[in-house]
Amino acid sequence: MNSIGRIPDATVARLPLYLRGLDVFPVGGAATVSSEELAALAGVNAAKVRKDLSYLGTYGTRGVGYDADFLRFEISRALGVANTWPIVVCGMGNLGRALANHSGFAERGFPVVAAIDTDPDKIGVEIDGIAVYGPSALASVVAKHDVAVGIIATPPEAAQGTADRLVDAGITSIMSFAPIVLTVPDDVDLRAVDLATELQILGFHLHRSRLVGGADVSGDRERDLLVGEGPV
Amino acid sequence: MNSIGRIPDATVARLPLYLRGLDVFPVGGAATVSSEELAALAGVNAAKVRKDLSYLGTYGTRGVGYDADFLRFEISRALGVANTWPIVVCGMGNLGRALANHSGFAERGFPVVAAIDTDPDKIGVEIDGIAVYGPSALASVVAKHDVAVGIIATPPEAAQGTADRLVDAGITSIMSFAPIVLTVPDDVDLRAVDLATELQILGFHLHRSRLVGGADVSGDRERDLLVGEGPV
DNA sequence: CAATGTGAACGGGTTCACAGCC
DNA sequence: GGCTGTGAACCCGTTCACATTG
Repeated sequence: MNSIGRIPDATVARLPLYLRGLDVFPVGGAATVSSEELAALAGVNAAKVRKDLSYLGTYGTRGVGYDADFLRFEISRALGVANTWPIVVCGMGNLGRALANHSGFAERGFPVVAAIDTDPDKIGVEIDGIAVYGPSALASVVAKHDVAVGIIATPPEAAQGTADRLVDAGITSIMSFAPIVLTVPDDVDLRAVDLATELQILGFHLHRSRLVGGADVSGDRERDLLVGEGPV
Repeated sequence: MNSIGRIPDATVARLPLYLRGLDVFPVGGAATVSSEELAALAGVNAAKVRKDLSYLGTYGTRGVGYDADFLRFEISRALGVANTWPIVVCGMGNLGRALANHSGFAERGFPVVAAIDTDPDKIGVEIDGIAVYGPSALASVVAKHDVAVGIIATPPEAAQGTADRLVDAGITSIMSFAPIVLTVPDDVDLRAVDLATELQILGFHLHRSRLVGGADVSGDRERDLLVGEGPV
């Protein structure tokens, strides 16, 4: 019984997973789904599903479950996925090109409408159907295509400058893949994804589990460590 | 104090950020760094830095700070980055190719040693210097190169099958970019990154701020996440 | 004196368990 | 009977504040 309230960040982060899980039900199929089923589809547990959905409203039927179509509609509404948010990709290196072509973005309402790069050989041409502009064109590109989100896929050295330019152009949502800390104004929403960092977290567990066999994890049972040859 | 106990997951996830932040200090430079400085370099706050580092041991000097080199060494040791963990990339589409070429991986101790794809035109050739094999060769590739981590960058339909094959080949650390829930044995460490989901989280805030935006009451710039669009 | 190291307070998120309703 | 909706308990991580130490 909740029409207006605050949605916890942790819940917001899971809503897209629920929406994704609902993809298995055909639109208009009049299917019902229990919290247990949806939990499996989203990779969480049932209690979390019920709690999360309760923040949006009372959309289930006790003893039955949730109507898949209705739930999809309500989650979509909460997330605002009815809108499409045009993206500009900054930096057309390996990663930038892959992101610009990523079909999953457009499918979820985030079409890539333009790209930015500093390489004179790329500026003015189309790469995989995406027009590439120079940095100075950013503001006009944003205005022309009503860009809502900027993706930073530049080398680390160029990332802060790119962020600054995006902010100047009026962008308030940025997703960065650069492995450095970016500084942006408070009203700008910044999400940072560092792929190497993610791998290192995996590496921690890997490292720990390979030590098993020795007594404990007190730091002595290590193989020799190569100092000084460190990263970067 | 010093004896290493269990390190909280949240702390583990930040250790790579500290390591990354320490990159600004030249190796062997004998620099000292305060929790305040390191916090800025890693994008967190000072209390968190001190608490996190205290889980590793007492490596600082009161009134002075931390020795950058020593700290780098100790964090590296805790993370196990002295080792290198060879990677196999499964799925050489846009994203897979970008990941296979991502220089940041090798720099951080995760060299991509091979790739897997089902496309007969790709099997047997090298793409950007990475040898591409068919799925049936996975086990031998893993054994030959001592592969420790598998990256799944296949289409969603092929992701579960790929995960199964990686597990069969003895891989216990998997990073998946496929937008579905994968099922793996308990002893397998799985990290899922869904780029479209990340964007949708950004989209939520965008959507919220555009709804509330404009009708700005007093100077309070609070981010309230409101559900529903008000009365009717 | 300056900055670490750390108990203690705090707060958000997860889980429990059961009342409420179909 | 079955499943949702939700207060309450619980757990974990964050923040505070200060005693401690070079």
